[in-house]
Amino acid sequence: MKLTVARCSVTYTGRGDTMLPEAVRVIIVKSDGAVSIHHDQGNKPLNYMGKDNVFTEVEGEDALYWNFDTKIKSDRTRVTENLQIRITEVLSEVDLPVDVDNSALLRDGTEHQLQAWLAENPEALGEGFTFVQREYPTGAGPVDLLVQDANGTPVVVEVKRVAMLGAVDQATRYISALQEFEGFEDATAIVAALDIRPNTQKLADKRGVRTVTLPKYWNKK
Amino acid sequence: MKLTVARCSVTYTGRGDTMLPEAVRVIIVKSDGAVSIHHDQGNKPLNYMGKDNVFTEVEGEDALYWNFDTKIKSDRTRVTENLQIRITEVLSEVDLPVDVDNSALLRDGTEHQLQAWLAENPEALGEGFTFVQREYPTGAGPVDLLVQDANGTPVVVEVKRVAMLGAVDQATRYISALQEFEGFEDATAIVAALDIRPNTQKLADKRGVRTVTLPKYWNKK
DNA sequence: TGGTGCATTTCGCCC
DNA sequence: GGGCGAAGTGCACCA
Repeated sequence: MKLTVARCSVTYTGRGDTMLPEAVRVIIVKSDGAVSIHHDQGNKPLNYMGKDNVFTEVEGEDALYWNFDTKIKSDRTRVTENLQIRITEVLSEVDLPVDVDNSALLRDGTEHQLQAWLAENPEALGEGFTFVQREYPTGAGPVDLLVQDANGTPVVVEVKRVAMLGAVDQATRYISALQEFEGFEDATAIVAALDIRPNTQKLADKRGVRTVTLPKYWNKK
Repeated sequence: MKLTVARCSVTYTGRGDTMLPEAVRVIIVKSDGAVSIHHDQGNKPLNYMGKDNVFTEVEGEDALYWNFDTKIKSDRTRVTENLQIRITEVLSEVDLPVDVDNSALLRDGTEHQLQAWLAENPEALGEGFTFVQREYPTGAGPVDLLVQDANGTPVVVEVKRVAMLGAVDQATRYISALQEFEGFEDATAIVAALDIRPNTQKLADKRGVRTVTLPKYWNKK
């Protein structure tokens, strides 16, 4: 991986167009070709480019030009992109072998885990609730979780970490799709999330979608 | 900004939990406190933490421990986070002053630009279409664009760069909200985007929402 | 390989 | 400052 601290200006054209005036920035070029340009604030790069690009270096009069161009692929749907870095002064350059983390990093506390936990603990949704299936197909996308209430009525559960308006839309969409099938005429929906936004609550009320706020420390013990 | 190449293992607990085994990685610590840990692939960091954290360094037996803990804020809604980096070997360390880009980078080709262009060129939506208003409020969120068709019927336009299922949901939501008002009983909706996904098209057809695929080079000329 | 939806999303805008 | 939605989204999963 090559880490360069340099005074540079940057232009990007492609999916959008951006221009950065001259300043001291950090340029990271990884061995898979991915490039990102950072300033001294925040975690997101100012500019970047994915791994599928062709690198060319041009030595100009009083500056060095690094060009990154998207490969022309047989797939012609893709937009052509160009990232050009004009380097006027290199303050530091380090090129060292850095490992690649092949093993996916262990992750926990994601929506998927929430879903798994709810599958094991359906009573958190209400008394008498029982698990039916995860990722139940509807024709309008898979339902996160399908359960039954105490009366045996099917209940669609949309699980989110943070529920916004779209979560209610999803729940509504699944219900409409399911109600066309036999045995699902009375199906209802629940949006279950750690955090349900006020407007989302309002919309859910209006649509007759129930909401369940999950406990913050749902998985700690 | 401090750039460190080091052999290290990493644990993070907070919004989720992750663990990274020992390997050579790059650690970036910016002057605002933001930390990110990179491996030699892709643009996204493996682990990271925002700027509001407290840094402590502990020298252990055969390793150096860098701890980043979220500040305890008066705002108690926030989750406590901890990022711990166990460093067993430092291969390179650079600490140089890097600038901050205060001026927002010029951006183009965004949804907002598309919206502005459509406001100027409503005929791109269909013959006889005329502009009424941008960001028209509905009570279920603002409509990107409100236009009239050749008959003077109001048409809600949801503008997207890439339209997925949610775009149709939004359009439907706006229409329902608007139809309660006088003069909007016959209101219809259009999803306008550079790219409309197949399933999205299907859902739009089913809901009676029209779609318009915008030309790829809408702004070039 | 393309479609679909999550993300420790982050970021910016508007109320 | 909180809520809400876009992102040059990236990324992983699944068909």
